[in-house]
Formats: sequence, C-alpha cells, structure tokens
Amino acid sequence: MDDPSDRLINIFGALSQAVSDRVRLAIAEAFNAGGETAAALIAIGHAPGMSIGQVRQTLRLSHAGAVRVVERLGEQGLVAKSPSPSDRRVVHVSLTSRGQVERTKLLGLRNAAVSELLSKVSADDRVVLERAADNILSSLFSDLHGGLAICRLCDQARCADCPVGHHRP
Amino acid sequence: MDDPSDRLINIFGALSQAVSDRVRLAIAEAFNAGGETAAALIAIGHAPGMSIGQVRQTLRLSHAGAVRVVERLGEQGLVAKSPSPSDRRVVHVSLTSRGQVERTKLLGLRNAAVSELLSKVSADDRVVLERAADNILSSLFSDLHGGLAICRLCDQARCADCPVGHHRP
DNA sequence: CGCAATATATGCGTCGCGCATACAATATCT
DNA sequence: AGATATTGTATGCGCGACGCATATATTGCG
Repeated sequence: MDDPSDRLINIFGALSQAVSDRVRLAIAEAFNAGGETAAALIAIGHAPGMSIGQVRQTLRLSHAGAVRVVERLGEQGLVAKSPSPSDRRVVHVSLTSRGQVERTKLLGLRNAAVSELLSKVSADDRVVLERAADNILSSLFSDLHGGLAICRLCDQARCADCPVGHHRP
Repeated sequence: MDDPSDRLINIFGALSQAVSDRVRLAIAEAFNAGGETAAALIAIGHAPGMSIGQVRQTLRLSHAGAVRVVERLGEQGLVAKSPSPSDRRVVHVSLTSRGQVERTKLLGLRNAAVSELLSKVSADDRVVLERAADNILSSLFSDLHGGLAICRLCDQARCADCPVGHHRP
C-alpha cells in the first residue's frame, strides 16, 4: 500500500486535533476540574465498580494520579468508594446519582460538539468515514484497558459493535 | 441532512482522540517541555517573526502563558527574540538553527504517527477521508489566527491548498 | 500635552501530575 | 504455619504549565 500523501497526513492530523480541542473545550466550560477528571467520570460510569488500578490504566496515569482523580470526584460528590468484599485491599469506585447526571451532561456536550462537525460531511461520505475509523481503531486494540483508554470519552451505550473490542474474550 | 448516527459520533470522537493522543505522546517522548511548548516551536517556525501576541492567539494562551512559552524555548536555545524596528513595544520571535532542527524532528514524529494510522485505510477510502476532513476544517475557518491555531502542529510546507485558508485575504 | 490603548513582563497562586515512600492485605514458598 | 514477596491503595513532596492581577514601556489620539 502506498504511503498516505503528506497533505492527507497534515489535514487528518489537524482534523483530529481540532475535534479533540473542541471536545476538550466544551467539557472544560461545563466541568470544574481539569486534566483527566472528566474522562474519569465518564469511564467510571461505563465500568461501575472499577478499582483505582483500573482507573489508573484507563487514564494512563500514575497510581498517585489515579488516587487523586478519584479523590477530586469524591469531593464533588460524583463518585463513591466502597470496599471490595473479596479482597480488602481494593476499592470499588462507582458513580453517585449526581455523578450519573453530570456524566450524562458531559456525554451530551461531547456528542453535540462532534455531531456539529460531522454535519459538514455528506451521508455517503459518512459511510466511508465510519469504515475508515473502524479500520484504524480496530488496529489499535491491544489489551482490554488500553481499549477502554481509547473509548474513555465515549458513550459506549450508544456505540454498537465497538471496533476497539472491549467485548472480546 | 440527517444527524450523524450515534455510533459514528462516538467512533469518530474516539478516533480523533486516539490520533491526538498518539501525536502528543510521540512528541512528549522526544521533547522535554510540556503544555503547548512543542506547538509553539512548530507554529513559530511556520510564521517566523511572530510577536508574543500572535503566539498567544495561535496557542490560545493568556498573555503571561505566551511569554513563558517563549521564555522556555529561549532557555533551550530554540528561539530568539529581536526587537521590532517599527514598533519598539513588540518582540519578534524566530527559530534558531537548533530550533529549526528540533522543529523538523517533531514534524517528522507527528508525520510518522499519523501516517502509521492512515496506513490502515484503503486508497479509495483515503480520498473520501480527505474530502471529509477538508469539509470539516474549512467550516472551522474563522479568523487568521484561529486558523493557525488549528494547524499549529502541521507541516504547512507540505500541505498544499490548506482548507483552513491562512492564505486567504 | 495629557490620556487611552497596545505590547510585553513579572509576582503570585493554583491545579494536575509524577516520584518516592509508607502501609495494608493477599499470595507464595519452604 | 511462618517468613517473604507481591499487589493495591494512600500520602508527602516537589515540579511544571498555566491564569489573574499588576507593572512598565511605547504608541496613537483628543
């Protein structure tokens, strides 16, 4: 396969940057905590009962970073920690009802931001765009938590047949 | 036009995030300064003689932030400040030869990271992908420096007919 | 000339993060 | 079972990048 053209590389890179900038900005306006805090809220909502270590892997943070992210979310009353019954070292982190509400709000903001950009693409081209995205994302599948990292801002309930393949054995 | 499907929104958002994550990581491994410092190096190289204020707009930083970014690059010997002949308030920022070298290295890293991902897309689909990206990016054109912000990591010398349109009147 | 506007610089505080370390619980090995 | 290693979590500490408020210099305008 030929290498992609320099123009496509630059434009595709710029597009990706622009999209994530927009999402980041939209979330930052509505959520008073920076860094990976918003991503943590979304990811925890997707896999309720995650351990701190799983948060760490999903967000690619240090352990201390993961502890502090959960701490911040806890201070805002968005998540709660509960001890594991089987292993008393691990803490399970879940969303509170306020956390659920906040998470839904953030997902809506991301959805709106991305949707607005996609409205510039014709219906026919969207089919191809989706296939291209599927191909690239499925090539990135490594381990389960690496996959969760990629989808950390997704509304996975509304993403049938996720190409990153969390559901694989 | 119909709204894009939820699946496309999520996958496209995840793809964009994954691409910018990869680029960010590749650059962070090779460049010892975080935040928007690498983007500043690239952007200054594209528009040599930028003022601090233009840096501020391009990177969407506070004025103090822009001063500090240039300061950091200066400490590493990558950029140099020179007084403007016409207006003694403004400082022109340009790359040193070491800055040029470093910039080229970073551009290569970004190019490689994005190129590897695009290799998963068929030649036919790349044509459509490029059109879709053109359409989205051209819709984002606002002002000249907003455009530069979008392309802040691009190798604009290798991006003929940039859809963000810095070259427009 | 006096006053507002523009461009840059600096003091200060904040926030998110990583490193090193400490502590608790479980697993393993003999 | 007891000693040791391993795993999971928490904390002290410092750093780096950033914004806000403010200071200073230069320009433009009445």
